[in-house]
Amino acid sequence: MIPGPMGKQDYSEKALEILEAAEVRMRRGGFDAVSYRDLAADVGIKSSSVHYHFPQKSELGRAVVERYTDNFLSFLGAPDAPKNSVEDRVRRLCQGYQHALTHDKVPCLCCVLGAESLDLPPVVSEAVSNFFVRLIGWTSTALGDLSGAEDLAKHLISTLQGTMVTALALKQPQLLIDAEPYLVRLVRQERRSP
Amino acid sequence: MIPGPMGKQDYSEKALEILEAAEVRMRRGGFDAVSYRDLAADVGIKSSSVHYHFPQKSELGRAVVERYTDNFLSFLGAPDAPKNSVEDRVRRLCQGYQHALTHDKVPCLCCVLGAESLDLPPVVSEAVSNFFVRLIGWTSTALGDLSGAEDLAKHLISTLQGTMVTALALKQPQLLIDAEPYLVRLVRQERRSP
DNA sequence: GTTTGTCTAACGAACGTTAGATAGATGACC
DNA sequence: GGTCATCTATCTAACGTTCGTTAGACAAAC
Repeated sequence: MIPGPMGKQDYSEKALEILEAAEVRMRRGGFDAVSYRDLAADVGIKSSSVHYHFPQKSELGRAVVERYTDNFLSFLGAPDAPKNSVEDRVRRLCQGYQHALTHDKVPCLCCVLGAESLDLPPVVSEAVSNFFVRLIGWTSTALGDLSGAEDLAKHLISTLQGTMVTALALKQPQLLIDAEPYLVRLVRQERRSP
Repeated sequence: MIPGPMGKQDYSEKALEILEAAEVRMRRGGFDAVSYRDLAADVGIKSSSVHYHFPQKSELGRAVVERYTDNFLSFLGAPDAPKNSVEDRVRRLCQGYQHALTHDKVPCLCCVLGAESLDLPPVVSEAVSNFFVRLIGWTSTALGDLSGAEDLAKHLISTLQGTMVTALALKQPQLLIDAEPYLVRLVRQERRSP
């Protein structure tokens, strides 16, 4: 069984509300910043009822990360759509990160969870790892025919992740905008001289 | 009063033990992953005795971050030592990050705390912000005469921060080694054509 | 005698989790 | 159509654990 968008479960409406609330809290403060009582208040039920939808917190965490991964990749679109140039795709990737911070007002989920990987329940840290694997896969494909595309993809993702942390800590969301030309230029010249 | 290495307090031996233990735990799992009871067990006293050295947890957090900042900058050395080239200094910066992950086996402190900035006690998030300000200052100076040195410094720091998160989540510490040539090359060409 | 550092003991709060009751909807069988 | 059983989703109530924090006693050092 291959995990991914195909494995998307059909959550009930209330379960989706819970996932959404949990994502916001998790992106703000990490895995331990989410409590069943807070989630219950967020969606208007009692904490024991939240356990009805997600019995274990670790499974709730995994569900949040997998849903986030699907949504993020869905936002990016196809990595090999012919109508888009390589530079279009890199810019789209940057937009994904910019959107997370400036629109949602909270950092990328896996930016937060990735940093505390060592302390997460294994099932959650595996989901986080899978986020990066899939995102690097998307980027690698988006870069097209290019030797060392995967290494470059890892570098691009890493840069965006870190820029988000710095932008957050310094309260300078502009940093994520400034990063775009650096990355576009890097990709451009890697394609010229591989 | 200007904060920084000059403000270094003279902690007792036991207080230093506590700071060290707290740093390791904080780097592994974030601010909330540190408990007074765990710290007490780490250094062989009771939790109430830890409160004798650091009455409030937020102040303990601030102390840990400030000590970490001083140590990190101390490791980097002078940013304008004439015997070192600009590229030497960039490599030294990369080594600082590599050392954190491969030697200490835990990520950079401010990589973890920066990601959860929104949920930290203000006194701690200010200390984290100050870490980045000082580190960017060091890097900016290290880059020497160069228009846009500060922007480039922010970009370098951000890249290293993010590479650490990705390296951690994917369990590929090699990523931090691979990042070095990217950064050295970027600096080299920015100095050629500013 | 004051200071320094540790201890025991306890406080109220928050945590994840569970058991069991309850109400409403759904569907099967006569 | 009416009855009964099951399923769904919530509730109240509570369990034991951990948390940061505090009060106050105690011993050694200065």
